[in-house]
Amino acid sequence: MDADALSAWRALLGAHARVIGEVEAALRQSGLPPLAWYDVLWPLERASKDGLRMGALAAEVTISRTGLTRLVDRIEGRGLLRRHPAPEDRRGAYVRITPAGRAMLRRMWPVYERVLDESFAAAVPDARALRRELEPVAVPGVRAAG
Amino acid sequence: MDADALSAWRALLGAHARVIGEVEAALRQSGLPPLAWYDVLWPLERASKDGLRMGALAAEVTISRTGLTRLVDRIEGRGLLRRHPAPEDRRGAYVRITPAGRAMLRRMWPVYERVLDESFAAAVPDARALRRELEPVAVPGVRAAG
DNA sequence: CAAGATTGACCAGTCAATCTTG
DNA sequence: CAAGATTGACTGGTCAATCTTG
Repeated sequence: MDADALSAWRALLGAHARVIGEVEAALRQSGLPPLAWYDVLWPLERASKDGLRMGALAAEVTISRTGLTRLVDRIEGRGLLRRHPAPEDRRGAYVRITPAGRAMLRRMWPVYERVLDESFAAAVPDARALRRELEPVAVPGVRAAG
Repeated sequence: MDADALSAWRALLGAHARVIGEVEAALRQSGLPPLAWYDVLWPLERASKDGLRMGALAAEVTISRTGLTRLVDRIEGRGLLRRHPAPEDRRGAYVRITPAGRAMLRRMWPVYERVLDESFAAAVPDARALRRELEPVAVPGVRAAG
């Protein structure tokens, strides 16, 4: 473990904690749900009309399968998504975003975006370079060019 | 919000989730405590003989003051640190690492380091560049050069 | 018996209120 | 009355076990 890599890792931890903290605070101040709700609703918005199976949704969200069940329970309770029985496999269900869910996304995004602009984008010298550095870490199996 | 910055942010989220997930899994597989314990013990190891006040420790750890109280409770219960009443201010206490705590740090670090090497350092093309990109985000008040 | 998803028991964190001392 | 720290009530997450269907 060389010192540069360790310093970079510490910087990543610090950057993540700071930006996430500010995003959550901004959402709360605006009377909006936490970021996890956005993370669930956004893949549903981009999915086909049928929606997504719980398993597919879990793959998009950094949460356990169990945790996703509870999270979807809460979001469904607010009417922002609905479960629909899967016609071809009666073990599971599809999750679909509702019009109210789409409206919530449209309310959350400006708040999220504003924090990203001010706390993240404004502080990063070269976002394209940052992306090049981090994507190989985010995507398993990819290794840096030798 | 330009597309590059958003992509970089997504890459940061993905990299963080992946590496943290692997670190926690490796620690658990080795029968060791979670990373949060390391985050508490390490500043104590670097502190003076007196240790650190709860407030100073909270500033080092990304957790609320309340959460730190409970976390320190648990770690103290395992004998890895101890609270000592502050002689000059009887409202609070100093927290000091114990020899068992130092031993635990020495057991945790190789596991932590191995994951950082394999999942983070090996995938980052240029750690020094990554650090330069992220430090302004991690440290509030610093802005990118115009 | 394996896979999708949920439920139960439990662990860890937050906010608001409290206790103690400066 | 302000500040350091803790406690109580609650929210949100995980693991192990369960239920249902393929």
